[in-house]
Amino acid sequence: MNRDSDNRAACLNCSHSCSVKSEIEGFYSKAKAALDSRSHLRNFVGELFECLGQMVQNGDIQDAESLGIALGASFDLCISLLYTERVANLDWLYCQNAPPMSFYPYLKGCPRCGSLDSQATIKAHKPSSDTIGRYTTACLAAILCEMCRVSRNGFEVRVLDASRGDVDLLIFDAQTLILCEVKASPLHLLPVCVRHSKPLEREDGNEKVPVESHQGVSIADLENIPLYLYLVEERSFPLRWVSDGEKPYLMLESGRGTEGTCEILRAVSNAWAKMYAGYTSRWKEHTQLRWFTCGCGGSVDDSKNAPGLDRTDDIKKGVYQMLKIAEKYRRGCKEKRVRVALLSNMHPVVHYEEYLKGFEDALWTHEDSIQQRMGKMVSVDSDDLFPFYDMLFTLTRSWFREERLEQAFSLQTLYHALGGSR
DNA sequence: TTAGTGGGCTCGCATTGCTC
DNA sequence: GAGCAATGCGAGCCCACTAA
Repeated sequence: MNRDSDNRAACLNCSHSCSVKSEIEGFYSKAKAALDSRSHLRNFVGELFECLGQMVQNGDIQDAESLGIALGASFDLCISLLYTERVANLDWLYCQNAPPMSFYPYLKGCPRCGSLDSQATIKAHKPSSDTIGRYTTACLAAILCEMCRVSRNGFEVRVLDASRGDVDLLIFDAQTLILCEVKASPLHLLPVCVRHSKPLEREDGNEKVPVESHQGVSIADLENIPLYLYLVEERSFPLRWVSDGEKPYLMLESGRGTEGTCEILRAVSNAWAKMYAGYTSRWKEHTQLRWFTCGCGGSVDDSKNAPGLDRTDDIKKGVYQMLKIAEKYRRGCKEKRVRVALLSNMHPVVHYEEYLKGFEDALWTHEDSIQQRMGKMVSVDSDDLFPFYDMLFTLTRSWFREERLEQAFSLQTLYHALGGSR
């Protein structure tokens, strides 16, 4: 994307000299177009959206809600691909079941059997927290960017990739600048796996004995052996190394171009939909899938690593962040062009009612904005009343405080843009 | 009684900004 | 420019509470 040809962020073109203008200029100049880096992610998300269009048009996706589930699955597929950047030779998990396979797991459980017996100790290969934050922001930005392109809503997406700062993402058009906080976390991670032609053996004195299941093993020569992305229920998708930059990376070998990618997306979406239903029902449904999901609890993954925006700490931090940037930048903009939004891959399924519902129609102001008091009545200019957030945008469900934002970013709009008729 | 859940807290890591 | 403190973030541990 050629930055020079882009629209300027809305509030930077105004004639006022607000106190926050120079800081917003700073955000804008530091931000990268969402697709400036990671061109393979850009291309892959583009292919996924082509597939989503096909799935909408042939009836695999029948409404906006189902589209949200396919988008949630797409996010996790993209994150899983970025996680493959960290794959290394040590601490794979060997599973003896036929066919014997080894996995590079992200949870403390076997990606094929689910929960492990308590004796097994396996290293989970989750990247460090700052890396996860970069990955989730990059994936969400790439998906949002494609949403804007397909929906033709006129908005542009920029990423602030520094790990420090109050704002993670900018979304803007000629009228409005949306300052965004991203708090995202996957529901299901697809690990890398290798298939073994025969059960692994190890030296025990002078004889060879089978390697026990769920033991840690090393896998040599990763560049020259077939690697796969593993999906539950014995599905796996071949990966290939790509060397078009500084460091080789893994991408899906889709085989038949977009059609191959669509098959993968259909399989991942189907599995993801069951996990989402399981999570939403608090595992009264699809119980057997629980141990394959992030934040599943027990010894596999801490229950607080909940997907999307469902970690209570994140909701609290996120809402405070909204207040902070709204108080400073939304209030500081004289032309009232700044908005604030909390972004995630998945809405807080479990905690929305208790933690967020009460803010749906809430407004706040400052004491010194009160113009007149008449007994218990006070009058405040509506420009001085602020919502807790203008948009709580997630791929599965969103909440908007303005019709214009809803028109631009709702699942319903995207569903119609992809050819849906409901 | 036990397993699951959520709050409070610390830790490690990365980055930024200040001081010398 | 080096060293250090402050900050932001996610992971993970401990503990109290609760429901089965």
